[in-house]
Amino acid sequence: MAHIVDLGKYTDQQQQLARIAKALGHPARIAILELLEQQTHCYHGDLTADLPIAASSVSQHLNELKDAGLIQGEFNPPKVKYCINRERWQEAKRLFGAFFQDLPDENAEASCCD
Amino acid sequence: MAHIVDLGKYTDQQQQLARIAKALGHPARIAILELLEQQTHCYHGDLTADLPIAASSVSQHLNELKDAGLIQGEFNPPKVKYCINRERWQEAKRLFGAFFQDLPDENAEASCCD
DNA sequence: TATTTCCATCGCAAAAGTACGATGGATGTT
DNA sequence: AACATCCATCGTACTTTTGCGATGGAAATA
Repeated sequence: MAHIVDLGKYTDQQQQLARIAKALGHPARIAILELLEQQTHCYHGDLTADLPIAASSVSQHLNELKDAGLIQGEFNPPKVKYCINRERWQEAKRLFGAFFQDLPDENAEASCCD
Repeated sequence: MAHIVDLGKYTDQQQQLARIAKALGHPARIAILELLEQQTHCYHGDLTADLPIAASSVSQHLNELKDAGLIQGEFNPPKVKYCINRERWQEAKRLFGAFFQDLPDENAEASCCD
């Protein structure tokens, strides 16, 4: 009961953003995405070779990125080729951009909780 | 030994980004930051009133946001006034902006792992 | 001083995350 | 067919996260 946050208690945007942020919340997954972004590493083996974790751990991280929709895998026998999901990537970019918009002026009047 | 990722295995940027993303990886914390961003809710009580979780849970989330550097608290007896850490906010904006830069063209030659 | 308000922390329980080695299936090679 | 390669999944162990109620301390009020 603890962590499957009851749907409806937060907005879709909040849940979307949190979902993506959570997927980005580990340096290995950041590193994987950066490698995929450069399009120089697209295979599990390539990624494993450049990451300081075991192959099975890489698989797990790839799965989490896939579950969050940020990447997709295409079977390219005998390997699986991973790519960034461009649509989702743009969506993530948009969500974070909107979230990190400029704050109201620090010295605005009525700035807080009067 | 499990989760304190050995320093040095990932770049500072990767660790910074993952640290912030992790803090954003829960809808309650997104909601808290949005409320602080609007500067209409700055106190623990205000936040708790608008969130679907218990007061002690709000405190925990506030602590995590503070640990990640995204917010700061200022003692304003008998309450604590929370504000977004503007420096850190800009830093986060920059990091995510750089990360979500436009991808190379999908159909670029030599796109991947030849 | 006694009482109330505010909220941080503690202690608990349940769930999820992280990492690894081992297993096994699918594909390609000999 | 026998073997090797690639990698997803399983099983395990440990840590972290999440959430809550309860406790307690600090500040304002009576």
